[in-house]
Amino acid sequence: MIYTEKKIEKILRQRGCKITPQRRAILSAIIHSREHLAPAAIHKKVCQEHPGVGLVTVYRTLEILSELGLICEMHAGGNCRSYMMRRPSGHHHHLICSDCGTVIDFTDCDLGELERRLSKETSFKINGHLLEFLGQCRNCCKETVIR
Amino acid sequence: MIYTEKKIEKILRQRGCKITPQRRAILSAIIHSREHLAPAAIHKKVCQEHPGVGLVTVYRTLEILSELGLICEMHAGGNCRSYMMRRPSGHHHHLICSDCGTVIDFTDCDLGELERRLSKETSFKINGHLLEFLGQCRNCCKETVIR
DNA sequence: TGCTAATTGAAAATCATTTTCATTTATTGG
DNA sequence: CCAATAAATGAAAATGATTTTCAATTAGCA
Repeated sequence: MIYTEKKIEKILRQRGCKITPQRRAILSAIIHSREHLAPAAIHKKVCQEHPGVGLVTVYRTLEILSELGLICEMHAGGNCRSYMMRRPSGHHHHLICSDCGTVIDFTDCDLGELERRLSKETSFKINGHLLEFLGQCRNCCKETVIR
Repeated sequence: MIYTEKKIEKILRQRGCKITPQRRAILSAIIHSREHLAPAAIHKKVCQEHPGVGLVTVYRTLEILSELGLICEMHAGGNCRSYMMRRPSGHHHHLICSDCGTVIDFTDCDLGELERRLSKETSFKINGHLLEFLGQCRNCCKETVIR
């Protein structure tokens, strides 16, 4: 686990956010779960320890954490989204220009749901994945147009 | 384009569905678009040519098409899902067992939204992608446990 | 400690989606 | 071509998730 509660609180403070008991509780619930959780599920977890925390507050906190890139949001089947802590060291992916070879890294791939589904359908124990996008970078696009 | 209107209508008939003008219109709207479209967007498109078609009918038709695997559903940012024709020849991906080398193919990867975002953020023109999951197949899982 | 802007919870509002139900229609067999 | 009927339709209501509003509370700084 990369981000500790302390570190996250520091980041929140730097952004001008206040550290309230509600936010601590929400943060803790997310940090101590390895799964993607829907807002309602997070709310339920939080309420077990801290009854009275409003679902609205959960939504608001998730929005801030997501904005700061501390948690990642994913949209799965059904209607609702879910969130989990981002694991910075986890993995990253590439966007590669097939003309000039430029490589850009990105980290958020939102493949959790697909992974889970594949795992279920195939009985595979999935350890990781490789994802690469191929295309033309801005410069190479221009050149193609000009010619 | 792999599925023509005619082919799809045949598939629908085989499943016991009636071919109504509304369904034709909805199908046509999806077939002639290359983008992922949200139900509301599809409804709007349909209404340009065939005013009076209900949004409910759009939802119902999408459900059937999705069930039959003719269109693929994806969940993107915001609240809503979007759909586009499935392109069977488009691409497929692999799930690979890193112990015995077994490879399982799958086709639906739901990367459209990520692709669009990356493209926007990086000004890349994205042509394709490669996606591979790595793990252990059912058999190799068992062996690991036994040892 | 007191001030102030940020935060909170409740309720209402919004938005996407689903359900209900009475009416209409595509298809099938005569 | 016509009648029978199961499927499909649209309008309205219901549902469920998410967002907004607003008055009351509170964290964190001076």
